[in-house]
Amino acid sequence: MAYQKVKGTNDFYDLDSKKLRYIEGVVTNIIKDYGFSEMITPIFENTEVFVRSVGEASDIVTKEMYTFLDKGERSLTLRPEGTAAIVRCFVENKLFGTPGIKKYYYFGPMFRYERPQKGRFREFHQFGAEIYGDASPYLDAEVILSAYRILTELKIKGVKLKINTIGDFISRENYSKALKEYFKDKLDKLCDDCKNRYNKNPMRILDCKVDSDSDILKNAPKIKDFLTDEAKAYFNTILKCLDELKIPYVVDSSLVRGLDYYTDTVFEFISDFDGLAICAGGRYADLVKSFNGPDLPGIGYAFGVERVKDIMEEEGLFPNLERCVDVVIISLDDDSKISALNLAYNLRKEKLSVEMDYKNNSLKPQFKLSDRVNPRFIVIIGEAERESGIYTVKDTINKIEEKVKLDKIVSFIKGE
RNA sequence: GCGAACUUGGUGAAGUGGUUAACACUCCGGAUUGUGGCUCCGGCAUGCAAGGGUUCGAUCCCCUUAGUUCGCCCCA
Repeated sequence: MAYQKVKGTNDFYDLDSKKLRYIEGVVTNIIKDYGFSEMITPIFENTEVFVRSVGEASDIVTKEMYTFLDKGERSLTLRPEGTAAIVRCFVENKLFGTPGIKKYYYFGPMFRYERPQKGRFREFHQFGAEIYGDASPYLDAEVILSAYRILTELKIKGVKLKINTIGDFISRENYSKALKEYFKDKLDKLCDDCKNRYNKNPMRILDCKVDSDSDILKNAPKIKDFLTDEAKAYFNTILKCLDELKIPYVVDSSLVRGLDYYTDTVFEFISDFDGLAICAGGRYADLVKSFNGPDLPGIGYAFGVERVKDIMEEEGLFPNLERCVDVVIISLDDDSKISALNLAYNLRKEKLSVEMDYKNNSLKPQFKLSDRVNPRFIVIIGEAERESGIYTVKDTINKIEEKVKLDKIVSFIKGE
């Protein structure tokens, strides 16, 4: 009781750590097929990196970051999301210098100071994928497709793809103006947060959960009426791709997302299980430029790994991840322990998983150990075995016991 | 940041304003057994999240703090 983990953090051990690594394995294998390579960036960055990208006025930056001063009085922040660091790395290392589009993925812990609850922790893991270099609706479609593929590969059911476009620069300028005009004389009917949103980013009002049922929101102007022809055509091409590939989706015109860097396409995969987004992303036309890089568009998404794990547990989607022990060696006196050690060493060199007892010389506790790990074979070494060089090997499935010469044990256990 | 419920041993948990805090499992010690996953005997919370208060007396009532879980907000 003396020490406990920090609020909102988790220990992963035994089966939980295996589940996390299982998800990582499946997901990274798929994304590599799509041509992504891994980017490993620091867990912390200069605070400015996140302020610049995520948005000065965003909730993440204003109240959710783990920000601290190091001994050199530098303001550093534990990364609250993945994209900012990827962009920083991309620009800093001039990865735009070689031709072609660039695809990177990351997997690791993120930190946000929030009240922990279902599917949300202060330290949590994200898997994310990012592409820089092209603005093409086919690329948008492929990015969404890759996320969809990950979901299907993980066998996760009951996920809804919501998609929207918040338009290009001109579309959003016009729409923003129209929203301000529309809400101007209705401000007193909105919640306090929305009054703030009115000034900072009126599009956020549409994302408000408090006012979502009111007619004011339902009758508000829709972004789709303000899209430029280019933005409209772009979005329609994406939808056409999804239609052709028979990817189910719903266009949700209220979907605007909380991070400031998004432009044009935004999407979320929502789980029916808990109503939470397990994956979300979108396009960001100006992010690279805002890091003093070239004018290169980007697009990407992130998965909440713990949320994926929750759903997979709920739906029973994990394969058996228990360790499978091939052999338990029972040894009946001190000299036999040495023989057991030696045999274990040689069996493990053959990639066999071996357990033995280091303490007991009697049979019973060693059989107990054996029961717990449920091995395929049990080898018994006692005085008689040591002297004859012929060990007793029990096959626990066929329930037979055989005498096997020491030098034949490996081939016997490996099934000849 | 706001709100609600909860916090009893290694684990799951029962329980009460008043002498020894049920029960089960695990575990530990022992008996028996060169072939087990049994059986038998014995042991295992001086303490009921931490601190303070009310009371003759509190694990049980009150307050504070911490944590857990779940909502709101926001988000992956």
